[in-house]
Amino acid sequence: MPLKLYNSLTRQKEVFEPLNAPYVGMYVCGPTVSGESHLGHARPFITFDVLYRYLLHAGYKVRYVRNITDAGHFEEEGKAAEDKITSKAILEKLEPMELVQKYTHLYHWAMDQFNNLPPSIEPTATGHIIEQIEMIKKIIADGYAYEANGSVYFDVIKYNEVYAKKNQPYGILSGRNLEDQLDTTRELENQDEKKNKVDFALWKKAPVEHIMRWQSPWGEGFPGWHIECSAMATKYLGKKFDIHGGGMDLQFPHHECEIAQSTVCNHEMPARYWVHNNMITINGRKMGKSYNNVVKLSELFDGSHPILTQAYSPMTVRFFILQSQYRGTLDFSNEALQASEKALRRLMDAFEWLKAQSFVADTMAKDVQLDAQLKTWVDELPEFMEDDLNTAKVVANLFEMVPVINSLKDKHIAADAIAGSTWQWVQAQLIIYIEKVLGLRVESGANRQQLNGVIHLLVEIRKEAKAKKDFATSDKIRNQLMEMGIQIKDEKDGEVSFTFA
RNA sequence: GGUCGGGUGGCCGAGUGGCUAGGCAGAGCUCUGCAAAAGCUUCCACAGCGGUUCGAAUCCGCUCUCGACCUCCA
Repeated sequence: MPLKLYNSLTRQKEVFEPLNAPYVGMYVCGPTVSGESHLGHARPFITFDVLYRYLLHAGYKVRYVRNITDAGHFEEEGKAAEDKITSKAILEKLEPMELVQKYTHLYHWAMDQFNNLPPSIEPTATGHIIEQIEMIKKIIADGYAYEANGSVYFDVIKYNEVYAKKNQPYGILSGRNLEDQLDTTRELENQDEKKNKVDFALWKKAPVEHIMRWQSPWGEGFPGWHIECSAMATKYLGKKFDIHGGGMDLQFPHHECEIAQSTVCNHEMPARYWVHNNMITINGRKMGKSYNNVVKLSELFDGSHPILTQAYSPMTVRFFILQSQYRGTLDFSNEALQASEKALRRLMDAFEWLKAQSFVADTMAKDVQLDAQLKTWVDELPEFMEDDLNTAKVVANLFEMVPVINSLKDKHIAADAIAGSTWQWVQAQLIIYIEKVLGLRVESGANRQQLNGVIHLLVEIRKEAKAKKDFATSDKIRNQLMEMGIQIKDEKDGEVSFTFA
């Protein structure tokens, strides 16, 4: 069964065929590190991490490039721009690299918390100024860009005239036509520099107060907002590569402009499959700075944002995102996150138990029907993934198996109800799908080993108390551990297990 | 205003023209010293109005309604 992905370019699900199998090139637009990442940012990075993981699982050799945008306007959050310009002392002045460093670290920390695999290459915009300038020079030389007062603009009208005839008009990705845009595009500053208001900047002349600036053939300035991705994608993935991903809000203008730039430079549509994840909403609205409804990841993890009734762990958030298909909006609420938290715990408890079992292959199934059902649930996992990464269905099937696993554990079903070979298959596949593909892991705090030892000791004391019918003591241990978020469970066979809330 | 996408049970979310995911919450039962956990059972649905069809939540039309993009944006 082949993998099918929804291609925004063609507006349909398409069978994924790499240009040079088994190699796959994938570019995903990374963060702008001028501020801290929020919940909304988590979605693309987790979505494309799962795609990356699935491609690896499918045997492809993937080069996954995810950039860091560290060039542009830089203002520390909450500080007014005037402060930076007026302050004289160097340490009081905004040092862009300091911010870049700070937020890059925070971003990497968050990615790690989410158990996102690091990309193969993580290029920075500031590290590729030369490539960007070269690209701009090429576009000018080909006649699709012009200089105006120290800035360089892309000539969208001309591009459209030429490439519309080649069935690649400007607007091909976002489904817009240029005439509409000419009517609706808002007025921006320095509009008069442009030949036309739909033109976009490749290079901007730096005003005096602009801190980040580089020398260029057009004077001191900084790159436009779209050229970095074109330059870095071309450099590391070639003129044409397989997958270009990002959030839906980047489709226009960002990706549209990338297509135009890259096509002029490389004479090819840069990517074959354009994959866009939908937004995370909060009370039905997209989470974004302009709506003032942003929950930063660090706030999410420690519960410090006023909208949050509690903290949510990174795996809870990851699982929350995986419970929906990436192309739909996903609505955030405390209720929804709490549901995910509980569900994930139930899933992982069952999974961890199953993982620790050893099954013998040579027993026959007494319950043939259940045996077959279990196999079906497992067999459907790849089918769901291949259907445009329907992780929601994958998760649903995992939950179908949870009661069966727990029934085996609690001896509600006999050990030989299901064939040993089936259990081995289920076990192996769940390890692949839960850990490798979905990237879920059991979260552990610091000093977990010591903590476990302490709990085991308390569990022993409680056992002894119970044996002596000293329920006051046994309940005290259980209840106080519960208050600390550690749950004691008396198993059927007299053993005791515990989980961390 | 232009372009596009939605409206599914208390909440979050899959979904196919007929067999009505899954999670959380609720109810009942089993197990249990009690509790929790676990298992079993169960309630609650497809925005509205028409139409196509033997049959539609799923196709078509209209209405209402929400949102996204058009500006940096995941």
